[in-house]
Order: sequence, then C-alpha cells, then structure tokens
Amino acid sequence: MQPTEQDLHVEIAKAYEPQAIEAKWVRRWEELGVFTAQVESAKQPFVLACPPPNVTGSLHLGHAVNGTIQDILARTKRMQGYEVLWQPGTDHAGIATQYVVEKKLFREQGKTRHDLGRDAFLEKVWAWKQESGDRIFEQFKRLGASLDYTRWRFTMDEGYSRAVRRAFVQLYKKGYIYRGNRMINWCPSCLTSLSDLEVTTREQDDALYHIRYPMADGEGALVVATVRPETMLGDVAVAVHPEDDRYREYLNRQVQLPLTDRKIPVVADSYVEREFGTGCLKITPAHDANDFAIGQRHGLPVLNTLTATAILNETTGQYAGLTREVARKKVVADLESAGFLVKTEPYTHAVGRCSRCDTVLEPYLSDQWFVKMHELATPAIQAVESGRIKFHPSRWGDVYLDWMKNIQDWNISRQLWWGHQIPVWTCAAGHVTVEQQDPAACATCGDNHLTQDPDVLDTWFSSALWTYATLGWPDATPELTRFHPTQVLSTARDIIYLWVARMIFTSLEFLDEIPFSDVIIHATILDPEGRRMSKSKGTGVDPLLIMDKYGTDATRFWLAGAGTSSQDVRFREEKIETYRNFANKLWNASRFILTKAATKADSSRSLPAEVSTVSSPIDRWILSRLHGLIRDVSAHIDQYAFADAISALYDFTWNEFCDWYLELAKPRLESDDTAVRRVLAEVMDTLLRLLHPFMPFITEEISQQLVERQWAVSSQTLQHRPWPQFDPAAIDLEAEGEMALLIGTVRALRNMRAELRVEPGKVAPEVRIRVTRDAHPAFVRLSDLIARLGRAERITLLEDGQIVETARSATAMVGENQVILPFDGFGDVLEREVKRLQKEVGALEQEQTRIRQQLSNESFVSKAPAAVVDKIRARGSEVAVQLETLERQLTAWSNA
RNA sequence: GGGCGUAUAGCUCAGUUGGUUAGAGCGCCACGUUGACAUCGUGGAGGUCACUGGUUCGAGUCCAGUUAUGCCCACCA
Repeated sequence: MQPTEQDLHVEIAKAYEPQAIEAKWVRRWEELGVFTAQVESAKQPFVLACPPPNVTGSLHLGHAVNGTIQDILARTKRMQGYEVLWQPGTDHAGIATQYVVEKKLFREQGKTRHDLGRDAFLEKVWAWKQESGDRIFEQFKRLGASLDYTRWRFTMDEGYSRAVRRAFVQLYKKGYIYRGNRMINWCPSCLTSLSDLEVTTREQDDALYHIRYPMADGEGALVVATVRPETMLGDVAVAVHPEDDRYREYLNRQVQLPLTDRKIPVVADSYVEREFGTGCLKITPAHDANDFAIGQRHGLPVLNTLTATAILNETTGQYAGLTREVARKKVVADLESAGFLVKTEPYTHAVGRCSRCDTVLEPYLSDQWFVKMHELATPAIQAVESGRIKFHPSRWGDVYLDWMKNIQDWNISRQLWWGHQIPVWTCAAGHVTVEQQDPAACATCGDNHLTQDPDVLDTWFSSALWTYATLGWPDATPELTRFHPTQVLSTARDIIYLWVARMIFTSLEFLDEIPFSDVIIHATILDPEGRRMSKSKGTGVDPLLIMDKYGTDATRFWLAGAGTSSQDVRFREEKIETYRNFANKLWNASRFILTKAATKADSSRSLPAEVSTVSSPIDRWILSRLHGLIRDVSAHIDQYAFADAISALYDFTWNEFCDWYLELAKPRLESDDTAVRRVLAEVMDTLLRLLHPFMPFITEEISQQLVERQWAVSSQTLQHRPWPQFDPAAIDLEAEGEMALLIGTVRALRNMRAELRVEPGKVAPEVRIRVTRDAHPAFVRLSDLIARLGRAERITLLEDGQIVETARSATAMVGENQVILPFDGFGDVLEREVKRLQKEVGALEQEQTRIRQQLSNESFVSKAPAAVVDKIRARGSEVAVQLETLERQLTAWSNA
C-alpha cells in the first residue's frame, strides 16, 4: 500500500535532537548484530585491533579520537564489502590498577595490601575489575563504535593467560629471557622496578653542593660536586679524569670520607668530565647507574645505604631511619658545621619519576628478569624499513626505527601482585623450572617443593601479544587463521615504544608474520591553551559530556578531523558547535525534502536517478559535484586523511547542495517535476552513505525516514548498503561551467544590491545582461533562475557588442558578461555606485599592471610552461574587457 | 647534548609535486521573519604567509641560517 500524502505529513522535529535517536540506534545495531564478524564469511577480511583501555579506565578524549578513527574505517570497509572485525578488549594494566585499588583500600579501610595478603588483595582487585570492567565499553557503544562486542577479551582471561605463558616459555627456552642483577629504576612508593619507558623525567631546581674531601694523609683535599649529598655515605671512591693534570698527584691516594670513619681511594676514569663542576666525581655504585659501571671497572665494593622505601639503612650510623629528604638536610648541615661544605650553587637538572605515582625514583640494584632485545629487534626493524609496515604520518616510522636500533634489554619483572605471575619455579636445591603448565616437581631433581617467582610480568608483556592472543593463539583457531595479520592499528604516539614496537617484534617471533600493515598515529588533543590535558590539573575534557551537549555525531565529526590532523589540535567547544550546526543543517535539508518533495508525485519514487537520463544542466551539475565528492571522500579515507574528507563533505552539503541546489529546486517543487525529485533523492541518499562512517546516528535516522517514504532503497541499516561508486561519466565540466555563470551572476546582483543599499524586499523590474556569443545559450536557459535568485522580474539578454544605454544603472562583470541593474525604484544610489565602480576599477588596474609586467618579462614567457602563460594571457584579456566596460561606465557617470 | 614538529586573517587552522586574485570556521561590520534551517540567510572588512639570505622566469611552498615555541630521546655528577 502506498502511503498517502497525509501519512507522509509526519511531524519532524525542527532542530535535530540527538539523545533519543542515538540511544535508539545503539540498541538497534546491537539487536541486529551488525558489528559481529563472521569467521565463515567469504568476504575479504578487514581487521582492526582496538588498543585495549585499562579495565579501570573511563572514556577520555584520546579514546574518543581513536575510537572514531577506527570506527570510520570499520564502517566504511563494511559498506565496501569487507568482513570487518574490530576487536575489543581491556588491559589489566598491572601497576595502574593495583595502584588504584591500593589507594581505595587505604582510603576505605586504612589497610595496605600487605595487611590483606596476596590472595585476599587479588580478590579485591578482581572485584574492582568486575565493577568497572565493562563501563568503558558501554561508553564506546555510546560513541557508536562498531566493535564486535561479542568477542571482547581481557588480558588476564583464561585463554589470554595461556598465551602469555606460552610467550614467556618460548622466549626463555630460546635464551631471550634471563635473570640479571642490574641497576634498574625503583619506585620507593610502588615498591617495584620499572622499565625505562615507565620513567618520566622532569626538570627541577635543586642545589649543587661542593664538598671538600680531605686527603687521608692530611696533604690537601679534593672537592666534589653533587646534587645528592646524602649519598656520600655510600661513596666508595672519588674519580678524576686520567689526563687531568690538576689531580695527577692525588691518584692512588686515599681521601678521608667526611662524616664517616672510612678511607676511600682516588681512581682515574675517563668517564669523568673535566669541565663539569670541579672535575672530581664521587662514586656511589649502589645509587647511581654510572657510578655502578665505574665501580665495576675498578673492582670497587657496592655499599647500599637505602632501604626499598628510600630510608637510610643501618650502614649510615646516625642517619639510619631518616628519609632521603631529611637525611639530605642533616648531612648538609653536618658538613657545613664541620667545615666541609665549600659552596652551594643553584642547579637545574632532570629527575626521573614514577610515571604512575610521580615519586622520585631510585636507581636500585636488584635481581630482575630481562628480555634480550638485540636479536628480536632485527626483523622488527626490517619489517618497517622494507615498507611491509607503514606508519601514518610516515615520520613516526623513523621514530620507531631510532628506538629499535638503539634498543636496550627490557626489564619485564614487576614486584606487584596484580598481573601474570612469572612462570618460573625454584626447588630447594635452587634448580629452575620453566613450564607452560604449573609443574608438580623440579625438572632437574624431581623435588616437589617448588616456589613460584613472586613477581609478575610487565603489563606490556601481555599486551604485546594483543593482535593474535585475542584471536586464540597459541591455538590454531579459525579466527587466527582468518583474521591475522590485521590491517590497521590506530593509536597514540606515546605508546609507539611501549606497545606498537613490542607487538611487532613478538608477532614476528611467534607467528613469523607482521601484526598489522598500517599504523595510524593520531594527533594529541590539547587544551585550549595548547597544553597537554591532565586529569590532575583538571584540564581534562569528558567526551561524554560533550556528546550529551552537542550530539555524538557532531563530536565525532570534529574528532575525526582533529585526530588525523598532521599536528596536535587544541580542543575548543566552539569547534564542536560548528559541527552541531552542520548536523542540524543536514537534518533540516532532509526535513525539507521529506516534507516538500516527498509528499508529491508518487511517480518520482522510481528511484534513483540515472545520470544518463538527467538533462537539466543544474541537475547534471549537482550530480557531477556529487561524484567528485564520492571520488574525493573515498580517496581521502583510503589515505586516512579524514580531515580532508570531512571538509569535502561539509562544503558540498552546505555550500553546494543546501545553498544552491535546494534553493534552485524550490520553484521546481511547486510543479510535478519528477527529475528534481529523483535527483534530490539520489543526492540525499548518496550523501547519507558517504557521511555515515563519520556521523552514524543522524545518517541512519534520516535514511530510515527516506526508506519509510520509499525514497531510498530499503535496508535495515546503512551498514548494509554499499559504499557509493564513483562514475566518471557523471563528471560534467560543461554543466559546472554553466553553474559557475549562474552563481557568478546571482552573486553580482546581490553584491550590487547590498552595496547600493537596495531594500531586500524590492524586486527589480528588469535586469539586463550583455552576454558573449559563447555564453548566450547558457544564459537563455538560466534566465528564470537568475531572475528568481537575483530578485528581478525580467531578464533581458543583450547581444555582445550591442550598444546599451547604461545610464542610471549599476554594472558588474561576470567573466566578460556585463550584468546591468537599472536603478528604477531604488532611489538615489548614484554616488554609491560610482564609489563601487572606482573600487572595482582600482583592483582591476592593479591586476592588469601585474599581468602586463608578467607578460613583458621575456624569460617568463619563454621559460614558464605554455599552460601557465596561456592562463595569464586569457586572464589578461578578460581583465581588459572588464576594465574597458567599467571605465566606460564611469565616464558615462562623470558626463552625466 | 641529539632528534622530530610548528610559526599563514583578531582566534583556531587548511594550503597537494613551486605557477601569480593565499582559503575555511569562529569572531567582527551592515542588512534580513520570500515557512528546510536564527544551530539560519545575504553582502562586506580583515593577511608585506616569523625573520634574513639564497635557488628560480616565478617562493607561503625548495635550500641555508636566525628567532620563538612544542614534543621525544639521552648516563655530565
């Protein structure tokens, strides 16, 4: 049954109201299972692994940017006929989660994890994970993210844990994992070691203390400079440069270490910079990585003066029990009163801090597990150098390579409880057993009293397996076969080393294939002042609030453009407002079409319009522009240049479709004109499909309304519709040229009316246009439209060369055509017209001078490409005609 | 100390392989209720493209240097 006109006259909200519509489509998509990837499908796969957010996390702008970027790809590829898997999941985020739960425990119960014990504490963490674990995916759903939620994985779920075990054991058995007693970064607050990547360095103002160390034999003294005077209690030597003449005589003698009864040697080491400070370096092997190395070279002892919590230990005598901060003050005071403090000068230097809790780290000597990186890095370097993996923008590939080529061994053990416990067992005899399954007995001696290493693995060790562990590895699952390697990975640049690099080398090691072929590094969103957003400073922006306020589509439209910008972008609400307005524009355009066009002439419903059957130049123009848009948007998406796609979509929709085509369609809709209805339906339907990956909600809603009125092909969702195909035959430069004449003429008339201050409501009885021979047929076709949009009752076309009485009228040039607007009924506007003409003539004269200079420059004419010279010549003759006409007009005025 | 970015309209940003009238949004000024949209429409003003030098017939675009600014890496206490 065909809907009647009354059925069609449904109320459509005057402004786009996103909330209810978004909620409806989130539900609907889920019910229909639109995002579920089919392993069995015959389609070519397109796979994105979503960077797993922390279980405890909630959606921030970074997630929103990245989610939008990936969703655009996922939705586009679905429409393009791919079997899309966008893999979701969360990361257990060892240190971050443990830190949050410990804080909560202390706040609520005043207890530490040690009060509870390992098992009870882990129960707490699991409970917390249960509580907040899927909140972020509810938020992703609101964003419209078309993740396959049925395949959600967690880095500590059962299968994933097996993958982690398998990875560790394989690396261990191949000799890539070793235990070493080395200087690592220690957080005295989190009480764990950290990898170099988990250290943030920040400059701070301190003092550089110059301390006199008297020679043990009483003859002279050396002065050392340090920012950490309290560490002198652990000094075991003073080093000078071997070729430093100032100190030659001190070598191989001893100094009496102040505040202690110890005598320590003076050694020579070329590490010492002669120019820095006094050229004498105190050596504290237990508390400085360089000093440790120097100590090794000279066979010096290691004297640890700190506890794990950075409190001075019993070796420091009277200072034992003090924190490092208090000890520093006391040591300085004692040195000063004993006369050892030579001077103190202000000093700015970089200090390493825990990236989690911001505590100043201690270099700390301890037993840790490491991954030997050099050999593993080699194929990972090759994969990027050969172009098998491409970074976008490409400069991040160089950043990756720099790091990979200077790779250091990776400290993977953490003294935490939350995470994958290291699968290494030791028996009473000290034999080590490393197995995937928990062993019952020692592999060497059969002893069945085994102790598992209490440490857990670095969180990044497990997330490094993300692209394939989520698909079932180490089992050869159908998913793994079908969906790996993945295609695109999109992420923030601050985890290129932590995560991207490690996924690459583990995938090459375990599967002998790359994990993905393209890496998109998206831009960072900064606050309005250009600073990094930070939760603690309160400069963070909650994307959910923005979505509530402006609609998710508007937010996504901005995010997609911002995220693929080549530089970082500042967040500003006004920018989202622009796209909120855009969504509203689109909404109203469709409202207009649905209420005005779709209510008449049922015959128009045999849609869509075939390009070849369209005859009106205006219709051919919009279809030509539409196909240009299809071509450009498709290309931009292929190149991940979403910002370009967005501006093309925005400009077409607003400036070409709404401002011109819809306006031109209005008079035609008064009649039963079927062509205009077909074209409107075709453009609208195509536009909605092009916009859909960027603005899924509003496009889905409008599209369904079109379907209800049988104005678009029926389908459950736009995801089931094909991506628009570019048709080169639709490109019609002639129609575009004709439209340029129309737009130019209408603008010229509007400009004259505005500048002459003609009342907007006043219709000119006549507008005369003196047209060139070439343009004549076009103007004949366009006259009615020009009259309507240019507010004239009648258009009279004059032949080129025809002498015209131009008095009492305003003149503007459109190319070489003269648009003449008689003053009839406009009042006294002569003076304004003269001013207008003078301004125009002035500008044209300037341009003409420039062009003449150009063309009289022989080397330009002979060396520049002919096309460029021709273009300037053509413009030159156009300018000449325009000038001549306008000047004649001016003369006529001055004679009048 | 090394590396990578960025400097274009009052603000936030585009400007493809160098081609001659440098664009957009916001803001600003003037006008506007022809029923899709005031979250709108029409017209307008506004830029010696950070600076200096070079290459070229021609430079916002390429090269060198300078200044400012941001980020990353790094073991000078």
